[in-house]
Amino acid sequence: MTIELDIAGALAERPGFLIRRMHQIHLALFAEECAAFDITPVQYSIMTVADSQPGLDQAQLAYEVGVDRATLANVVARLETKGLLRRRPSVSDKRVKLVSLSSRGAALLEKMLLPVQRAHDRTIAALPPKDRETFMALLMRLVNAENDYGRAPLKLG
Amino acid sequence: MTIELDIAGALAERPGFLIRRMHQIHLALFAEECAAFDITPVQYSIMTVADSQPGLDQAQLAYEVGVDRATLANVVARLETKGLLRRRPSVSDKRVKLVSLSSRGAALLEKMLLPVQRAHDRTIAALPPKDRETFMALLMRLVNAENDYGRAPLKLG
DNA sequence: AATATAACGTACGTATACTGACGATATGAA
DNA sequence: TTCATATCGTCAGTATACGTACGTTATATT
Repeated sequence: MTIELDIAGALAERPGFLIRRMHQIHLALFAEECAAFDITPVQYSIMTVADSQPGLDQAQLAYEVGVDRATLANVVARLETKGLLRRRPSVSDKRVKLVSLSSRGAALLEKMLLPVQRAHDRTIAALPPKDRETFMALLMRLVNAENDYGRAPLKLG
Repeated sequence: MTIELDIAGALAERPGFLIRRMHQIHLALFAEECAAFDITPVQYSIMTVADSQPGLDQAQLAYEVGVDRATLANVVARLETKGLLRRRPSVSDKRVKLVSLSSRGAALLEKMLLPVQRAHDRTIAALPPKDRETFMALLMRLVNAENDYGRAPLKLG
């Protein structure tokens, strides 16, 4: 007689599957809270970094936000078209473009503060407060430990 | 004197940001482990469900995998082109196409079993075993609680 | 039986996300 | 100074991911 082993595990018990679903859930919550602004989480993240660290070039900005250069250039171009960001060439290095937030971008950032906060809160709201802290601590630990994965290689080899 | 409050929190302390990074990390680990097969996590998930529940239509399959109908149709079309899946029209309902795994698909699924397992294991490997269980339990709880978000509405309104 | 409603698959548009390649520019070592 | 190497921004290609809309087909209501 044979015992049927579920070696791979059910879909809903795999870390990767659950993380993808969580990502989708957060995107939906963010979209719901920020529907009035037509801004995505990544766009908001870029604007945040452009605000706190004005004048970064695109590669540095990509590293801070955690996307590759090509993706960042796409998103930044969209935000520039909307008048929320500005790009200007560097004088000391003709390769780079320095990114900074426009006044319209800064104003939008302020208006979005609370909705964004709500989206993040709702993402983990189903857990009791104590478990939320635990979850966030573990999440930070994981991301910090494997931070080099899933990001465009900054150094070519 | 003023105390500067970091109201929104640093990027790396927001659930949504960390979840997006975790997703990227898992995608990278999966790609690394499964480089020989040219299959993505979502493609693998679809093949898994097509294997365990053969003959589902695309909408049901989309629900099981956790993507919307349009996305699923895209991925399934690619897998069909590769000869890993088959679609056949239903006789009882002319609207639907029933999806099932081909023998080549089943064989590939077997070959990928261990690499996929490794990718999932590595995704949470940075945590000590006890914390892994905690993390997975909290993750499952969150996804189950908000499972209706981030998925194409199955019922039109 | 006629009609409204709903579900299926699909197409289009948009956004993230990454790889690989490219020309332009900077910087290191010979 | 020359030359190899590295980095910057960009482009092309591919893959998820979703909203919306559409025609086709089922089902429920009247």
